[in-house]
This record gives sequence, C-alpha cells and structure tokens, in this order.
Amino acid sequence: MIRDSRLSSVLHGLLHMIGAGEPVTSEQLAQAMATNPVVVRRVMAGLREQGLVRSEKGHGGGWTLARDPADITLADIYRAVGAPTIVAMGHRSENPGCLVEQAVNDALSGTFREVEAIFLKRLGAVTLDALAKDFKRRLAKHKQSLEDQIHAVK
Amino acid sequence: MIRDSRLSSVLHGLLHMIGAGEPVTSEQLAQAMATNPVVVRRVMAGLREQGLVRSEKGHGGGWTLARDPADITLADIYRAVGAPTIVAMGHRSENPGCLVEQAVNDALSGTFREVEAIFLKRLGAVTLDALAKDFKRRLAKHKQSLEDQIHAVK
DNA sequence: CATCATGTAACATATGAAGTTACATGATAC
DNA sequence: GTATCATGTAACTTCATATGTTACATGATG
Repeated sequence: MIRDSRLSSVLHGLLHMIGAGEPVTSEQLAQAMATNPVVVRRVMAGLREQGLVRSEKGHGGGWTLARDPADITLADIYRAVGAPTIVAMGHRSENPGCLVEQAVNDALSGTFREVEAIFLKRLGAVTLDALAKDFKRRLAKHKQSLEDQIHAVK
Repeated sequence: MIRDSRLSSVLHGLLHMIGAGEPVTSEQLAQAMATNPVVVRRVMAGLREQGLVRSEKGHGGGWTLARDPADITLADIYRAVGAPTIVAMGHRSENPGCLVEQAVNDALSGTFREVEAIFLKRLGAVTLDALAKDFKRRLAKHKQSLEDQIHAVK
C-alpha cells in the first residue's frame, strides 16, 4: 500500500521551506504539517539521509532544502519518505517453501515490479519546483476570487 | 497499499477447493489458510457476494467454487477480497480545501488511476485455473525431486 | 554560559486487522 | 422431531503498527 498521508504531509513541509528564505524550525513545520516537532524530525531525518534537506542546530537553525527544487522529484521524496514498495506479496517469511506461494509469486511478482516502476516513473516526472509553481498559481487564483467576492459585496 | 496477505491466503483456500471434489468446510480451509474458521467465513463472504463461491450449511456442507476456475481471474478475487484501491492520496476528509493538497492531487490522481488499471489488467490475465495448473506442475516436480533423492540413497 | 534547535530513546495512544468466543440459523441424517 | 453439523454474525480480545508525547542529550549561536 502506498501511505499517502506521509507523502502529502511532507510535501506540505517542503513547499513551506521553499517559501521561506531561511531555515524553518521543526516547530514551524509541525504546524504546516499538522503534527508535532518530534514527528517532523523523524520524517525529515529520512529526507536528510537522501540528501534532500539539511538540518542546522542552534540559533537560526532549522531545516532547508539541500538541492534545487527543480532537481527534486516526487519520486525522490516518495523513496526518502520510506516507500514500503507498493506491495510485499509472498516475501513474508511465513512459508518460504510453500508451492502455492511460489505459483502465486511467479504469476504476480513481475506485475508488482512493473506497476511500481510505472508509479515511480510518473512521480519522477514531477519536480518539487513544478509543484510549488502550481501551488502559487492556485493561491493567486484563490486570492483573486476572494477579492471578487469583496468587490461584489461593495 | 496492496494487502498481499489476504489475497495469497485466499488463493490457498481456492486452490484447495479446486482439488477437493466436494464442499470444503471453514475448518478445513482454516488449516490451508493458516487461520481460523471464523476468519475464513468472513473473508469468503466477500467472495460469495461477488458470486465466486457458494456456501452450504449442514451435513456435507461447506464452500465450493461457484464458477469455472477458467472463468475466474485474480482480478476478480482481488476485488472481492476488498481491494482498498492501491492508494488513497488526498481523498481524506482532512483538508478538503487545502491548496497544497489540490496541487498534489492534480499531479498524481491520474497516475494512481493508471497504475491501478494496469495492476488490475495484469491480474485479469491470470485465471484461477492457470494458477492451479501451475501449482500442480510444481507439485509434480517436487515429488520427482523427492523420489530422486530416495533413489540416490538406495 | 544561556538559549535555541536538532537527535533520539522511551513511552503513550490510536487505529485497524486478525483472532476468538458465543450463540443464532439453517440443513441433513437418523 | 431432534441430534448433529456447518455457516452467519455480533461482540470482544489481542496484536501490530503508525503516530503522538515526554524527557533529556548534543551541538551551535549570540
């Protein structure tokens, strides 16, 4: 299964980082991600290991992007966030020699690999930068519509 | 996410049914599926609703396939077993109006649909009958190799 | 050296899947 | 008809795992 919550929550945080020109604290990210600071550190630690973000301690510390948003794809993030691989079929330690298991695996393991490959390929086609721009577009549109409402009232 | 355990466990049960010429009790299936009778009934109930199996009460009762194994595909079973749809991204009730969420959705919802479609298409290409035959082949091979070992000892 | 921020272990809570018990319902054999 | 067998299902109990929380250590900055 694909855990969406993690991915979309992390994207919230990253978009937040792009906006801010300075390091963002776990505390601030926790708000953007609707969670708490420790969880933020836990999740961001994974991204740091993949070289996507950096963390700095002390005054003025916090989290920053380690790479150009145009060079970071959703696939990178998905992987860093701990992609559980789409499926785990048959790789359980339960019945290593079970013949039914083997037959099922043979029939499906290729499919799983293929599906996962396609999924990652698609994610790889979307950069963080593109996402940020799309978000800004939406924001502008949203503002516009709010203003329109105000004018209509006036 | 794709819950494999369910699918592969159910396949165990179904192959068992193909082998037996008569109704198989939940008790017997529980052994084949390494679980207990109530869970078997719970899971099989889903397959019954999809018209894949039948259940009969009383003496000589139990579970039987409702259709020709050559007409049942793994996609049918996957769906009946309660396919949680590969992913749930963004459809959470949490932030219905969140613009980040919307941007992410737009970027990925098509991908999710596509990936799931491919997955089901592949599953749809494998029939229960084909799987059973493959299993029998493996079984024969396994027996053969056991006999070889015995002869070698003699 | 006081303060701020991350790093992390240890524990608490929540959610959902799976297992279990208990009993109702229906079917078959005698 | 009634004893027995099998499913149907509600209610409850684990169990696993993700998430949240507390507490404290580490390191950086002013």
